[in-house]
Amino acid sequence: MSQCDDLPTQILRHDARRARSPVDDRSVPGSLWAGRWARTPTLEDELGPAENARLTAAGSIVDTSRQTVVFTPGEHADALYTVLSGVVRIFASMPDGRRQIIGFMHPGDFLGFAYEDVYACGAEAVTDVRLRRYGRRAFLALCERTPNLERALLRIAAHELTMAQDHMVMLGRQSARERVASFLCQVARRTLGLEARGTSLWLPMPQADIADYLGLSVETVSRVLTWFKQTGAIRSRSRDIVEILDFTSLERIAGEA
Amino acid sequence: MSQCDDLPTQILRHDARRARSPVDDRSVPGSLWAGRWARTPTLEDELGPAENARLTAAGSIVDTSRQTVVFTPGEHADALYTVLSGVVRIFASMPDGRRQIIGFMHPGDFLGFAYEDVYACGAEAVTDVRLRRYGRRAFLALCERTPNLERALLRIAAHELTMAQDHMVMLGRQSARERVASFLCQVARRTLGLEARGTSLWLPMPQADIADYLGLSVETVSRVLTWFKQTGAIRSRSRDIVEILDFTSLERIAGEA
DNA sequence: CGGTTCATTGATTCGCGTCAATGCAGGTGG
DNA sequence: CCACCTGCATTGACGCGAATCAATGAACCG
Repeated sequence: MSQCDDLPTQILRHDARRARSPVDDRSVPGSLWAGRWARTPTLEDELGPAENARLTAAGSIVDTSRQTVVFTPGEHADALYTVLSGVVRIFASMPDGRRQIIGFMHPGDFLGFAYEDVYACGAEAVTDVRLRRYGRRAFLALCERTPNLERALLRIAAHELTMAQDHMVMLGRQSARERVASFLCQVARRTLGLEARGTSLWLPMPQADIADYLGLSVETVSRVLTWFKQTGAIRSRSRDIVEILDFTSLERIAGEA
Repeated sequence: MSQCDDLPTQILRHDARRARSPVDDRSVPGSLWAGRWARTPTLEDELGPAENARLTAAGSIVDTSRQTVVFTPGEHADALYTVLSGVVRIFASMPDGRRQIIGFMHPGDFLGFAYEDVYACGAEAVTDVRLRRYGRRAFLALCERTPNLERALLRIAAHELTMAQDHMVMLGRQSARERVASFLCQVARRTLGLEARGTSLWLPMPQADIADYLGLSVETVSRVLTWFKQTGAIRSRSRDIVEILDFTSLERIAGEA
C-alpha cells in the first residue's frame, strides 16, 4: 500500500521562505509538476475477479441525467457509488451560495466517502451518468467478507488525499494562469496518459464549473483561455473541446511563475 | 454548536446552479460552519487495548526539536508516525519556494499517508515534538494481523478528506478575514471542544505558517489580526497566545461575508 | 424563430500582495 | 547587566491581479 516515510530528522530547518536556496534542487518531485495523477486507482483494479463479481452483484445501476443531483451535502450518507460512464462533480458550498468544486469524477472513480453519517459534499451529474450504487449496509457487509476491499478503499482514499493536497496548493498559491494551465495539463494527463502531448481534450463541464474548481470567476477563466488561444497554446473547435497545441508551454506555465 | 443555518440558499450566484432540486433543503449543514472538526479520530481511539499494545510495541520513539524536518516531500516513504506531543506542520511547496501548509498535526494525529512510495508532502516540527515511528514494513505486517487497523486508517483518511475539503473551500472561496476567523474558530474547537466560547488559544506556529496555511501573505494575516483586536473580537498577551473575546462574532465572520 | 444557457469582452473597483521600514522580544556574549 | 543580533510581528505606501458589473455574442433547443 503505500505509506510512508523517512528518516527522521536532518536538521535542515527548511527556511523555505527565507533561505530557499537558489538552486533548490528539484525538490518537490512528485507534485503538480510531476506526472502524478496519471491514473486514479479504482476498486476494480484493486480487486480480484471473484471479488469484483461479488461487488458487482451487491450494486445496482442508477442512471442520472445531466445537471441533476446525485446526493446533497448533509444528506444521510447511505450509499456509495462507482462511476460507470459520464462525469460527476463533487462540490461544497457556503450558505451564501459560493461554491467550491472538489473534483470531477470519471468512469472508474469511487464516490461517497463520508466520515460521519452524512455526506460532507454534494454530487451532481455533469453529463448523463451511469453509476453503480451500493447500499451502505450491503457495502459494509461486503467489507467484512472481503478484506481486500478495505485495503482498496484505503488506497483510493490515500490517492484522493494526494490530489486534494495538490488542489490546495493550486487554490492557495497559484495565479489564475497557473491554475488554468494546471487544470488543462491535469485533464490531459488523465485522459491521455502520461505521454500526452498535444491532442484534444473533452471538457464537458461549463466554464462556471471550471471556475469553481479553480477558485476563480467565470470571466477570469474565459479570459485566460482566450489568452492561451492567442498565445497559440491551445485551440478550440466546439464549446467543450480544447486542443492542446503546445503542451510544453502549458506545463511551464503550470509549474512555476 | 454553531451553525450555519442560514437558510438555504436562495438563489444567489450559483443557485445551486440549475437543476439542484427545488427544495434544496438545508444544504451545507456540516461544513466549516458546523461543529465538525471537533475531534480528529486517532488510531488509539479506533483500536482496542490489545491492538494498541501491539501497535505501541511495533513503534519506536523519535524526538525532534522545533523547526526541524521530519520528512521531506519526495523522500522515500518508509515510516508512519503518530504525534505524541507537540505540533507538526505538513506542507507542500512549489519549485520556486511558494509553500502551502496542508495542516497542523497535534498529539494523537496520524501522519504519513502516502499513495505512492514517496511522500507527497513534507513534515516539520513546529515545536519540540515526540513521535512514535512505525517502520513501513512492520506496519504493513501489523495490518495483516490486525484487521481493525486498516479500518481505523480508513476512518482517519476519510476524516482527513473531509478536512481537506473544508480547507479547499476556504482557500478557493473565502476572503482574508473569513479565512483568519475560520482558522481561529477551528483552533478553538480543536483545543477546547465544541462548547468553546471565549478562552485563550495557543498558536505555537509563526504567522508565516498561518499565512501559508490560509493562502495569504504574512502581512495580511497580521493586519486581519490587528483588525480583530481593534474590533474587540480577540486580545493577545504574548506572541503565541490569543484570547477570544467574542467567539460569536468570529463565527459570523467565518461563516459568511 | 425566439428563448434559454453559456462564453466573451470591456470598464471599473478593490482586496490583497509586494516592497520597505520600524518595532519588539528573546537569546547571547562581552 | 546591558548592547547586540536575529527572528518575528507590525504598519504604511503602492500597484497589480482578479472580482465585479455590465453588455454583447454565440450556441443550442423546443
